[in-house]
Amino acid sequence: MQLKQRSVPRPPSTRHCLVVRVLKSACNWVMRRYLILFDQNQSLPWCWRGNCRDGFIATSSVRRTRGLSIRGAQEEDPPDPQLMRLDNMLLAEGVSGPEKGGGSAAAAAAAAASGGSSDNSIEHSDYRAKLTQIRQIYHTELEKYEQACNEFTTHVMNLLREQSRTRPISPKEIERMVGIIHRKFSSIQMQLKQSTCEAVMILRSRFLDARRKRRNFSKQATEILNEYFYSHLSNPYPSEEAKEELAKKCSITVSQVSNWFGNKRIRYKKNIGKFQEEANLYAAKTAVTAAHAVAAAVQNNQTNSPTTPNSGSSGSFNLPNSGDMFMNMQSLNGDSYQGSQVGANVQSQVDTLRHVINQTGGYNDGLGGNSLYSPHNLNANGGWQDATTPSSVTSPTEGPGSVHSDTSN
DNA sequence: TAGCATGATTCAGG
DNA sequence: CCTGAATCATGCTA
Repeated sequence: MQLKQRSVPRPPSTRHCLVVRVLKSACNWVMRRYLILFDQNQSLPWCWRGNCRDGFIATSSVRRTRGLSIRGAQEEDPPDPQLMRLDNMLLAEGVSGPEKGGGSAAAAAAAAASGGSSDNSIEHSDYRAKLTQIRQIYHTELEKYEQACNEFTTHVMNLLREQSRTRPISPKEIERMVGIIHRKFSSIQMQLKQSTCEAVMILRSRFLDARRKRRNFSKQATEILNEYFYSHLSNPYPSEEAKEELAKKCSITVSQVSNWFGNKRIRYKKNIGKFQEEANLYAAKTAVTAAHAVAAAVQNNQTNSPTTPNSGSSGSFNLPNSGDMFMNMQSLNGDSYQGSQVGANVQSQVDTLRHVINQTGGYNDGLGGNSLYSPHNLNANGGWQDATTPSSVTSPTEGPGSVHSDTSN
């Protein structure tokens, strides 16, 4: 009899432990997936580095797992307030329940935190994308756990049925076993929910803390800003309109444009020598642009109506029509822009181009001399000279929607 | 990983 | 309120 009893499959409780171990590792695997999700495109924010990041798995998750392997089945009360909190949060964040299209409170908060303007749509969509990924992982894992729970229950039921041939097993016992299994799985599901909540919280904190999410602007954006800066070197203070235009072109916020110009002015002033090369680079670039514009304008002038005020293809600040260089041009060719708008435009662009070519041809390296963007714009005090004759006033080439150097200073 | 680059923030001054 | 200056925090690269 005893021998026969020993040949009976291992008691369900031992099997439970085995399954729980497997599921424990599954839980950690889920956590790792969340970590990968955060680490995919960029490194983790500072608060995630070091201990915090390790702690994510090493402390909370494992500690909880340890607890449930022994006590979970007996001590858990069905209406768990913790579980309810988790469910509510997941629902509020749009992770569980019907998909909200990312319109969670967190997304709104993220939008509000970064200025509330619409120009953070990139970050917003990024947030939504991450949230969707979390949602997907959550649902996949939840489904897996439910499936595993059902399979395991069926398996245990079969085992008990087999056992019932050798010993009497009451329906109550079967019910109890099923209850234990379900409680085990639900506690594991709770871990999944907790992990998901933590992932959402991390995501929120990342998007709410603007300072920690610094990212370099795109190359194109930097080029646009630099072009403006160097073509307005005598007065690199863009007006609100100009800032808005630049912000739009660069896909950044107006305050980011302001920051950029603030930093640029200071860093330029601090180390003019270092920026000389960059300045000349943009001068050459501007010259090429001007050449193309001149060619286009000449052609346009020949073929089209002469009443079209044209200062460039899209953004007037790309052309040297309102900047430093152009102001110099006008001082040299003070009366050259008399006449029609187009005539003036073409004339000034031709002059600009001529000037640029002359300058680049006779480029004199170093700080002094007559390099194209020599620091002559800075006055003796180290500040920019007053824009008493702002380009917007002197420039005949600017169209109505032109972005031009501001007059605010 | 150190050092530099760069975007953001803070604070004082006008 | 805007700006310059200093500083912080993060990104990038050798």
